[in-house]
Amino acid sequence: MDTDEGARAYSSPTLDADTSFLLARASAMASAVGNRAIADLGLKVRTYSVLAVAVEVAPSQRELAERLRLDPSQIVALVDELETRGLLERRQDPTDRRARIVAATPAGVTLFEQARARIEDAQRDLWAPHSAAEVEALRALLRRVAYADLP
Amino acid sequence: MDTDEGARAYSSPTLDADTSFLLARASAMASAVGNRAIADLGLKVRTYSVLAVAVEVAPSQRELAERLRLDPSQIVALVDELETRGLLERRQDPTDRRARIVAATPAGVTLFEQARARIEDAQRDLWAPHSAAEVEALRALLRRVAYADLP
DNA sequence: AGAAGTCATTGAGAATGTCAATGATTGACT
DNA sequence: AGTCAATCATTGACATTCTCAATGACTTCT
Repeated sequence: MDTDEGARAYSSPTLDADTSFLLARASAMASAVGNRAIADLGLKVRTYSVLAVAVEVAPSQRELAERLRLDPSQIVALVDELETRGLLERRQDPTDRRARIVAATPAGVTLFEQARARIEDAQRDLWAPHSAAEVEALRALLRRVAYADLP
Repeated sequence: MDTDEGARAYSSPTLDADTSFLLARASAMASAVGNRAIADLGLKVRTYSVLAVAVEVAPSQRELAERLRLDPSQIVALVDELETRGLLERRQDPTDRRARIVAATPAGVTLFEQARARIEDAQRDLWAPHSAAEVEALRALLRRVAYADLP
């Protein structure tokens, strides 16, 4: 209702044309949306991602760190938390007694499915102004950059 | 040359199809590239963005915080640093003695132009596998989400 | 003139990223 | 067999970033 309402969040001409700046903002926005979507399940996108890999891959902590690009020391804390809540468990690796396999419990699988549904709903809303084809094209681009091998 | 070389950084089926997860990763990647591109100028993408707005807009600190979506308290520290280096200065707002206008010095403008050129070069390399039209379409999508008005 | 709001600033606390060091264990080499 | 280097999970420290509350100076509303 005021004079300058739409100009609220605009940055600057150069930044508004800067792909990585827009990427950072859109990413922060999407994270916030995701976090809100699963907050009442006691999850954040960070813990959700750990749960997802535990359910779908059940790798060692070291491999989990690689897949999520987190430091192994962060994995310790994240797995501690989810293990305390009975969502996943550390199993012995039968072939290597140093390694711990991170696997989801039945409760973890159930919660993951719920969280996934909510995240997908929330994202559908966020990307609603765009066609499914557009969003899939976006994902393809992001995948290349996300998995790019930089020197 | 090994058995599983390409699978190194892959996350999990669900996460690999999750737009916000891919967004977060691509954003981290692009930031790292940007930071490296301007590291020898003594800048990071964070300080670069402050410099950009100072050069192109020269707003008050409060407005700077809004444009960059940072807390005003962070702006204080960032402007302190760049002001100490002689790249910008705090001017009195002629219409409001509480406010400080953040404007770039000539040295700040020069450094910004250099940084901008490097960032653009680096990004061109990062997005090289994709056509200019594809990348512009990506930017349009990101802009909508970045500036989306969430409840 | 007085009340309420805004601006820059300081300071605190949580979350996150990065790195080094350790004990247990494994794999490679001899 | 036995030694040595590498790997794994863990702990701990430190820097960066985010978020929030409180303050003094100033402005705006009434």
